Amino acid sequence: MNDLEVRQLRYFVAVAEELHFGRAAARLGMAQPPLSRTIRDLERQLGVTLFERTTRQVKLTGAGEVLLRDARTALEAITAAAHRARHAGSTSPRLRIAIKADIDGGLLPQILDAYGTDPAALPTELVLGGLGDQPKALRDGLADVALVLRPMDDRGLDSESLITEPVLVAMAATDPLAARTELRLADLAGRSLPSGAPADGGRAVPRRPGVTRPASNLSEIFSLVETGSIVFFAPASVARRNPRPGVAYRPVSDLPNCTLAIVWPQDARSPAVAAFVRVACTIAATRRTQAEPQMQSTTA
Amino acid sequence: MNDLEVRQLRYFVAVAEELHFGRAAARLGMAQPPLSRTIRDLERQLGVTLFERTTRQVKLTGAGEVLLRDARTALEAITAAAHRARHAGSTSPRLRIAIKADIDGGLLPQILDAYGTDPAALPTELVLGGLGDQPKALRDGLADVALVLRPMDDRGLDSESLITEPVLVAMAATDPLAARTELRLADLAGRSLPSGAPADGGRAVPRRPGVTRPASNLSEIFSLVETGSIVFFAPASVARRNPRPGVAYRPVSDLPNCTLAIVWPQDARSPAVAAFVRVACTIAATRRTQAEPQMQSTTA
DNA sequence: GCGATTGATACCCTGGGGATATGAATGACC
DNA sequence: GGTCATTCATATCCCCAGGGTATCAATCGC
Repeated sequence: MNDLEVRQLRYFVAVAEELHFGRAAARLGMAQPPLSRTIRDLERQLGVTLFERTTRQVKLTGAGEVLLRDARTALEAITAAAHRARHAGSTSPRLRIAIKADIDGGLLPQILDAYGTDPAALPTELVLGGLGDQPKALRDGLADVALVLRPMDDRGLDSESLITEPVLVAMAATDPLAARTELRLADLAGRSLPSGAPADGGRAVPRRPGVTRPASNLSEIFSLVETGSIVFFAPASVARRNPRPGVAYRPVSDLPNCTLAIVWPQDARSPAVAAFVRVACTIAATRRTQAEPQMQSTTA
Repeated sequence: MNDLEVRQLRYFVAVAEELHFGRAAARLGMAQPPLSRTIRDLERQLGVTLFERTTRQVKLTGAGEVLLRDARTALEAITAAAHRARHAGSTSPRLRIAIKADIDGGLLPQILDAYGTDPAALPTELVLGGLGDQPKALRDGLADVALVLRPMDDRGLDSESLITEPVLVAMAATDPLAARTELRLADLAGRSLPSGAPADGGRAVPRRPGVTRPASNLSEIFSLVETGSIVFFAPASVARRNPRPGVAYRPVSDLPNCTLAIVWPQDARSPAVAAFVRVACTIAATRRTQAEPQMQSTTA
């Protein structure tokens, strides 16, 4: 009945991911025997076998899969505890806002301005990138609030939708398809997508290796788009803010709209976070009411 | 940058709860000096002071409060991982349903019957009590799904409302207030509530010590109600199923309705859980449509 | 059947977590 | 204000658990 410890979970996750004791040990920077022993002890302790192992292959049992999932979230919770405590103890508390560059729909400047006047406000700090996984940055305690595109993995998080907009496809202006005014997903079947994490709202689009090195920022992606190497899905606001001569944006009729949402850890109690969320929702609401006539005049 | 370990968090939580190193050490079954040293090391490791301590008093700093909250959820996640893995490895997998006795609104038998016929169903097992905190039982991995009254602490959990019903107050038939047909909360100001965890849907009602020993089950509570020692709030279905000569149920006009909800861990992926939720929602829906005419005929 | 690969076992050794003894600071009380 | 009790911190020792090296054993490819 002794409880699990972080070391055991870390080791278990490593083995579960590598499915190979030697490689897992290498990744952990240790020798293989103590790793094997730790896993064995873990299994004894839980009274459960986690891996079916022969000398030639290692694979997870059902219980192992359950533990893998839970172990990951538990480890996230632990690292989040450390990060948040560290941050809370720092002499200059700040509100850390995680965004993926350029997906904020142009809302962020207004939000920041308005937030600055709020009595509960803290100085803000933008957390860029964060491995492209803002929800994880929140779960790991590296940020206090995030702007992300739905759908996303919202386990442990609360969120509020801000604005919804259509998704356009960006393609080379010279692409034959660019001659058409409207496309369907099927038309794009042959085109490759960025091999990095694309700013497409996390939508699960079939992806195939088109470029060797993952492109991580919009400029890289756009240069690939211009050369016709790839196509790329972007929310309308991103398209509007990135007009480029060689790039054509076209609506895709059967692609659902994407939604920009503000997200924060479910158990956040900080008034600074609450104030930021409130401000963001207000700004988005005014934007929405303004946007409708604008949209019409733009499309007209 | 070494990561936190469970031992450190356990110790920290103990000290944070006791606000006294000696007592915390006793609770942990260890001597005080190593505890002090562990906390000191933890603070060094995080680069944050967690307690303001003099020889006469210990109190949490801001960072300490942040860590306390996060540490609790992290520890819950760890114990949940252990429990779920143990359960998943057991030879007879079961769906563990956490309920507080008698608050299921009479739905449970039907749900269990219908669930039994579902192809994805597992044998079921009722987890009673669970310290009266079903959400915690879910978070700790002691149950797979729960029936609880809203509002409740839903951090990390998903839920679906089943039925909503009014809350009645149960009082001694001899109570002068029982002569009235309808009451307001203010009328009950002088009455005491059960000192145990009351089945009032977790509503934060002011409570004062009326009885020495906490009453944990309905029969105990009802005998106290009959003697006029306490009053007690119960959903209408509980009242309907517990008619007792010495007890009068009266509506309370300014008490909001309570909602029975089905709850499960947010990251549950088990088809058995999904099937149970689906079945429960269906049963509740049919009950709702049946109930409305019934309710009218009952009140008429 | 032989060698290569890979997980398990045997054994040693060091560091860290725990205990005891003691110091130091604060508040209570006369 | 001096004394005592309380309580957290420091000093020191000890032991075991976690890690390393060497080796075995089993499986697969040829």
